[in-house]
This record gives sequence, structure tokens and C-alpha cells, in this order.
Amino acid sequence: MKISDAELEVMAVLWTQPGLAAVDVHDALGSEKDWTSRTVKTLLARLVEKGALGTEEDGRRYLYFPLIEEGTYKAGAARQFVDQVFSGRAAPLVAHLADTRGLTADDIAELEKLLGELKK
Amino acid sequence: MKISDAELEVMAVLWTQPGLAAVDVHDALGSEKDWTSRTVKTLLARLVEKGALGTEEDGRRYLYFPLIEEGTYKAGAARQFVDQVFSGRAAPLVAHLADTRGLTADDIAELEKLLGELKK
DNA sequence: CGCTTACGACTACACCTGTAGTCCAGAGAG
DNA sequence: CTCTCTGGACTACAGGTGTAGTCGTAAGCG
Repeated sequence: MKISDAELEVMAVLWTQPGLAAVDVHDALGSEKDWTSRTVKTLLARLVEKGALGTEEDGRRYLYFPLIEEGTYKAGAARQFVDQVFSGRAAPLVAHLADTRGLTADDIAELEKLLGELKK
Repeated sequence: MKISDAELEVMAVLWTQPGLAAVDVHDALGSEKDWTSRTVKTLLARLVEKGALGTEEDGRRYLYFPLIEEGTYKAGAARQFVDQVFSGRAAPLVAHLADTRGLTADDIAELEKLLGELKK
């Protein structure tokens, strides 16, 4: 279940607001991405074809719903990325994020809390 | 500077052993990947074209050297991934890795040490 | 009841990627 | 000096991706 970059942005919208029609997805993206509605429809169609989205008829249009959970997908993507780029080791990843100012003080605090829970 | 999955495996070899010829890269990958030497050559050529590798002539063949640093590339890839999938927040990433058993006890210990240093 | 509009279905097309094949020239074998 | 082998250069080709256009039809406007 490979989801491409552009498709992922569409999924993000529908994870936040499931049950939108194509136009609504286009509007929701509108501010960020500069796609025509055709493009958005193509992405929706591809996601349905891939089984990532399901549809429900609503008159003469479709409403789209995610079929794969946000958490499930992201966890898989994270594992795959860490395996591919960091040979499966998470620590170097975090170290790199820290190096490039990718970690704010808030992030660090949050990670500490998380680690505290993990140790239990 | 987008490096594809297959290309990344080639880069990994050359980051570890810079200055190999095409055949040597093929051999180094040989055990893991089942590519013909043609395929490896194509990947090398594409990486040179992209500016990720440089060459040095050695008689009638080339020796290949990384032009981009391993750390630089990985840090960039990490940032991009976190931005794309986790809206830039590292903590949820780590949480997901933890959920799917992607974090071993060792990893957790390592992360703790890392966080300790970051706080300073 | 006819015209426009908006929807999904199908089609397009260039570039990237994975995976290789062909070709020509130089290096080494004899 | 000639033949073969090997290296890089160029070519191939199907499937994915970003980005859209066209078409037929059904729904609502007038």
C-alpha cells in the first residue's frame, strides 16, 4: 500500500475530516496546494483504486473515507523510513533531527516524557 | 537532490568504501541485492548525473566517490520525512516507532543519553 | 422542456525509477 | 597486429507520479 507524496496530502485532509466530497477536499487543500480540481480528483481516484479510500454515494457525487488508519499508516511509514535510511536504528535519526535544529525544546521535553513511559 | 531507494543502496556502499569501481560496487552489493552489473552501472551513472557522486579516472574505468556527505544527506532526509508525514513533530514519530516494537531497550537507553546531552 | 454546469470515468503525457540490453572503443591475449 | 573482452555511453521499456484535459450524463436554472 504505497501512498505517494501528493496522495498523502489528500489522505491528511480526509484523516482530519472524513466524509468530504471531491470539491471539499480541493477547498481544504486550496490554501496550501495549488492544484486544480481535476488533479485532486485524479488523486482521489488513485487512492480509491489503491484501497486507501472508500466512497459512499451521496446523490450524484461521492463522499470519501479513509480505509486505512492514520496511525497504522504513519507507524508503517516511520518503520520503513528508519529501516531504509538508518538501518533500523532510531537513535541516529533523532540525533540528526537534533543537529539540524529539527528538535525544539518542547520536542525534547515531550520525548523525555515519552521515554519515561516507555521504560515502565 | 532526490536520491531514490535503489540509488541510496549504492550510496551506502560508497559512503562506507569511497573510491570503488563499478565492479566493486556490484560485488559489495552482490550478497544483498540481486542486480546485474548493468543495473549497478545505470544507478552509478544516474548518481553522477545528479551530482551525488564524482568520478576519478583510473585507466579505462572510473572510481566513484560520494560528493554529498552521509550525515548531511541523512539529516536532510530525516527532516523531510518528519515534515511530510508528521508535520514536523519528532515526538509522534518516536511514539510510533515505540508502538510497533521499532524501539529496543538499547534504543531507549541511547535516546535517553542523547536527550541528556541535548538539554545541556 | 432545453441549456448549462458539475460530477465521475477515461485519457494524456512527461519525467522518475527499477531493471536491464546494445554499441563502440580501448586493453590485454596470443 | 588481430581478436576478444570489458568498461562506459546510450537506449529501452514498463509501471508510478504529478499534473491535468476530454467526454458523456444527470441535475438544476430558467
